Order: sequence, then structure tokens, then C-alpha cells
Amino acid sequence: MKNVTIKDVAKAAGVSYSTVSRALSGSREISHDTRERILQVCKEMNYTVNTVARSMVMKSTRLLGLILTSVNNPFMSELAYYIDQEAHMRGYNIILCNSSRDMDQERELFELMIGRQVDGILLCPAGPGSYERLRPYLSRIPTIFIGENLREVPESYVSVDNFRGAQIGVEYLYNLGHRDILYFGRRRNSTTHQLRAEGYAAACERLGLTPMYCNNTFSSTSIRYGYDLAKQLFSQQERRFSAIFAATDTNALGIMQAAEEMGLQIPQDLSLLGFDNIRDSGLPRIELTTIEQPKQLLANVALDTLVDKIQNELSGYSHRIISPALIERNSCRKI
Amino acid sequence: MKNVTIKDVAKAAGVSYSTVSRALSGSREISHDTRERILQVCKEMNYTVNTVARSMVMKSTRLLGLILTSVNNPFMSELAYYIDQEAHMRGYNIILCNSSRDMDQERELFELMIGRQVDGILLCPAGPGSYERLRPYLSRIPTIFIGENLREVPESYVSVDNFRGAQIGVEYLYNLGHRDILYFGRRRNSTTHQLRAEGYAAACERLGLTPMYCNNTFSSTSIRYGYDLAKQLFSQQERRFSAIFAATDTNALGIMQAAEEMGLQIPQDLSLLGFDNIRDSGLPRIELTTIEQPKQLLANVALDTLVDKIQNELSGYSHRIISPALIERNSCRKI
DNA sequence: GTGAAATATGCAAACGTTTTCTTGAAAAAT
DNA sequence: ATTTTTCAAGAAAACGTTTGCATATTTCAC
Repeated sequence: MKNVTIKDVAKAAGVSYSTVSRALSGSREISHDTRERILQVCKEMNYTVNTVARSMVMKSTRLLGLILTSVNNPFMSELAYYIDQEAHMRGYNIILCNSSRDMDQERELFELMIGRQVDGILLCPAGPGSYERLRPYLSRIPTIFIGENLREVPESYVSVDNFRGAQIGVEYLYNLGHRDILYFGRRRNSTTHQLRAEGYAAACERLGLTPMYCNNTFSSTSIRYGYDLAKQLFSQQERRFSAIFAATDTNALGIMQAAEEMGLQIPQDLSLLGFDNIRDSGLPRIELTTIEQPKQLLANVALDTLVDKIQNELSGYSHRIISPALIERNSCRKI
Repeated sequence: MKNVTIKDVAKAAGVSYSTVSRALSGSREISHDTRERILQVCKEMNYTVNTVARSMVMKSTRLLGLILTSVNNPFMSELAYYIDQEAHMRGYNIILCNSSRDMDQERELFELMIGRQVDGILLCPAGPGSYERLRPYLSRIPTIFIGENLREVPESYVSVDNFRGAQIGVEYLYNLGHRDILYFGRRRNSTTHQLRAEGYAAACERLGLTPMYCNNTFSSTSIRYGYDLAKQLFSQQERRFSAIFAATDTNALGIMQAAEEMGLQIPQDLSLLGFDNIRDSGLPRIELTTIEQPKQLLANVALDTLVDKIQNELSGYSHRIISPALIERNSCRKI
């Protein structure tokens, strides 16, 4: 399994190994004939350049660390796909890892990535405290936060406009005739959640609606969280809302299940609006109307920003906010 | 952003840099005092060992290449999650890439990974021809094929028992009273598909059923494929089957959508059985009964096998076949 | 108190590249 | 025919580690 090196090629071609390097790098200071000959020998010997040796001297691995909370999550896996694609187009590869929303784990992964000499890090933060916890590392490695709005923090991030997205959602329901809209989901979990809740509140204010929340003391996350909370909600006396605005599609999926079990029909008995537009939402029989986070664009902008930061050794930061759009399907009805 | 090296630490601690290396590696041939002192200095200076330099001399990167057809696919993303987890537990990291079922792309990625000096490759092959196309590389890098049964091929793979899984499925439907079971899906697409079709045929034979297939000339894949084909199927005259056994859950999802549109109720009017148990299948309102591919186990076995191959420089191969299980939900009914 | 054994540390090679500097030869200009 | 210029190719340093070998110091037995 011993790999053939540049020296083996040099010997076979009867030149010095620096000449081989030049032949491969496309340098101009080499004669046409020798280049052709060397390239021929390389092919015959199945030579592949050793990227780690190159990285040593070039001081660049062309590797990017991608730290997610979990690829096993429809939003993140789709994002990961586009990120890989965008990275590949720019000549980078991705080292993937999962923090499982554990901040200690996240910090460890950061150290690991720095040790691996990645050129930059793409981070979907584990929680609202991530920025503070990671601050010591941020000066050591170009980093971009994805999906999370850091507000006034002096670090680069790209995020959808969560505030605006929530507004759009409320306005949509309002125009459908809904006046009693329940906001369903965490409110302090992350800046993302905070902003969505704030957007909801602002829109209610503007439209003269009274905001309604449901207590959110549950700690389990996502679909299960939605299911448990909704189950409890639906078993209370009479309902005072005609629509639910779920903070995430995964929550909405849980709500759907609870509704199903309680004999509530969506959208006939209850309108349901999500946020994220994960793949599952487009499924037959689900057809959740939702606010889209444009994942491909998110990935594109993230890579542009990060690569720019790497190549120009920028110490500044940029905040990129992408506008969300409503995807109308079949979970909300006019009343 | 200049990183501090072992030499900087050595200087600060007043020792040679080999001593620092020994202090960090936990070698015994160093005095307790100097080790403590050096460790202290390392901490103060935020020293992190440069993994790529280490890789050079150790001739091991502790990186594994994971080549998927696409992370943006519920089965693969779940698999990727467990693979990362298992790899992490063994001190490896994952370089992720997507072949998009393109064999040229797949071959390129293989070369790329070899250049990056990964210690091994985990491959979800792009197609049935992958093995042949990649053969030249397989002697150069420890590789394990995942999810695909290579039959008599002398390369390591881990796969679920697709043949047996299909049998289990047919038997289940049979016991529910079904006698006219349509097999829905590709049959020559990959060994996986071939084996499922064969298992179906074998079970029919044993139970005295006549196998039924639907023509599969469509080329689009997965959910769309299922939808298109099912739509055509349902618009034909009368139906001669009471149940459909879909080759994959994604196909089944497409079938569901078509059924919905044509006013066919599942399971009342038609029983539907899937294969894979992707996350979506467990969703409320979907509740697809299906044959499970145990992803976590697949990942575990894949890493055991690969790491073993790497560490013991095994040139042999091992075929690991995992038994599938039926996950009963709500898409099949007794008749 | 001497020699041997054990222990702690330093030196230098090696890993496979890229790139600067140097050299030698050929081509061009005088 | 000589000098200058251009060009191709080699030599060697550098990247940041690990580790075998050499060396210096301590510990121990006699």
C-alpha cells in the first residue's frame, strides 16, 4: 500500500524532484518536452500528490470544518449537502462533525479542527451561549456562524431574517381571516427563536392582535416537544385560537401528530403554519405551509463570506441576512 | 493568526522541542517535574498540536473519507450521523463528500481522498458498476462498501439482508391475507434492488403467489419516480392487486401522494409496505409499515471492519450481512 | 570510591511537498 | 568571437512533528 512519491517519479523520469513539482504545478519555467515526459511517467506510476505534505509547506489544507448540531436533522442535512457542493466548487473539502447541542463538545470540536489546521470553520451553533464560549478561538481561525443571528456581535454570520419571516407568517394568517393566532415554541432558546417570537409580537402589535403563547417548560426538543406540548394544549377546555404558528417545522410535525390523535383536522379545524421548510413539510399528506429558509443560498453566502475571509485574511466581519419567503401548501385555510 | 508551534513552547520552557513532544505524548522517559512545567507552558500559550505535521511522520491522518450519493437523503443523512459518531469514538474524523450517483464524480472523489491520505474510505456506491470502476484504487486504500451487497466480490462490505427483508415483507402481507402483491420499483438498478426483487420472487414462489411487477422504464429517482409510476398505474382500468410492496420508502412516499390524489385510501383501499425505515416513514399521517435497515448497527459494523482493516493492514475482506426487521405501523391492513 | 545501570534530555533524521536561489547551458546581442 | 540575456533544471531550505540514537547526569551496587 506504499504510495509512490514525487521522488520515485523523479528517479523514473531521470530528473530532480523539484522539476517534477514544477511539471505538475504548471509552472512556466520548464521545457515542453520534459513536462510531457514527466506527466507521462506520473500517469504510468499512478502518482497522486500527497496533499498533507503540500499543506505543510503551503500552510493551507483546503479543508473546512463543518460543525452541526446534528446531520440527522432534515434542515441540517440539506444545508450540509449544499455546503459541500459549494465548498467543492471552490476546491475545498469538508470535515463534518456533530456537537449534539453540547457546548463542551462544541468547544472540543473547535480545538480539534484548529489542530487539524482547517482553513476555516462553518458553525451551526449549539446554543445561544456558543459565541461567548468560543470567543477565545475566534481570533485563531476564520469562522462563520450559520443560521443564527448574532445581532450586535462582531463576528461573521449568515442567517435568514427570522424577525421578518415571523411577520410574514402572521400577516399571511391575518389575511386569511385569522385573529387568534397562537405562537408555539421556545422563546429564549436561541437568538433565532427570540427573533421569531419578536417578529410575531411586532406583527400582532401592528395588526392589533393580542399575542398568545403557550408555556414552554418542556425540555425535549423538536418533534417530540411539539407533540407533548400540543397534546397538553388540545386537552384543555375550549380553544381560543384558530391558528397555530409553530416556531419550527419539526414542532409543527409534532403538533400534527397530536392533532391527528385528538381528532382535530388540519386545516379544517385548525390552521397550522411552520418555519424552515424542511424536506418533510412537502411530503404528501403533510403539505405544511411554512416560511422558507433558503438553504442553498445560505450555503452559497456562507462559503463566499468564509472563503473571502480566508483568502484576504480579513479581520473584519460581515452580517448577511437573507429574506425568507412563504411557501403556501395546504395546512392553513381561510376563515 | 500565526499558530504557536512546539518550538515556541520549547523555547519558553527552556528545553529542546523533542522534550516537549515527549511531554505531550505521555512518554515515560521524562521526569515528572519537566512534564508538569511543559504542560503548564502549553496551556498558557494555547498550544495545539499540528495534526498535519504529525500525520506526515506518523503516516496516518486519522481521517476517513465518507462518500455518499447524497447527504440530502433521509437514509444517508441518518447513516452519516451514526458513522460520524462511531468514527469519533475511535479517534477518527470524517471527510464528507457526495457523488450524486455520478460514477465519474465518484472516481474523482476516490482519487481526491487518496491524495488527502485518508486512512480508509466508507463508500455508499453510486451504482452497480462502482466496484468495477473503482477496482484499480481498492488495492491502494482500505475501503468498505456500505448498504450494497457485492455478492461474490472480494471486497469488504456491510449490508442489510435485502433478500431476506423482501421475504419477510411478502410473508407479512401474506399473513394479513393478501394474495395479489405488486412489487414496485427498479429491479436492475443495483445489487440492492436486484436482491430485493429476488427475495420477493422467492417468497412468492414459496407461498404459491404469482409475482407481479410494474414496468419500470422511468428514469427519475425516488419520490418523484414513485409518484409518476403510481399515477400511471392507478389510472389503468381495474386493479388486480390488494397490496404494493415498494422497493424503498421514498418510492412508497411517492405512491402515497399519487394515491391521495386519486382518492385511494391507505390502508383501507390499498396496503402499502416500504423498505428502509427512513425517518419520514414514522411521521404522523404517514405511518408507513416498512422493513428496517438498522443504520446504527450498519455504521458500527462498518467502522469496526474498516478500522480493523486499517490497523492490521489486512488484505482480506469480510462480508457482513445484517438481518432486517419489520416495523409495523399503519399502512397495511388485514383482508 | 569506582564502575555499571538507569534515567533524562538533546540532536538530527525523516515524512513529501513547494519554492527560492544558484548554476549551467543555450540563445541573442554586440 | 565575445559578452550579455534568457531559459531550464538542480540543490537545498522550510513546513511542524515523532523517534532512534547519542550523551550527560543521576542512582545504585559492590
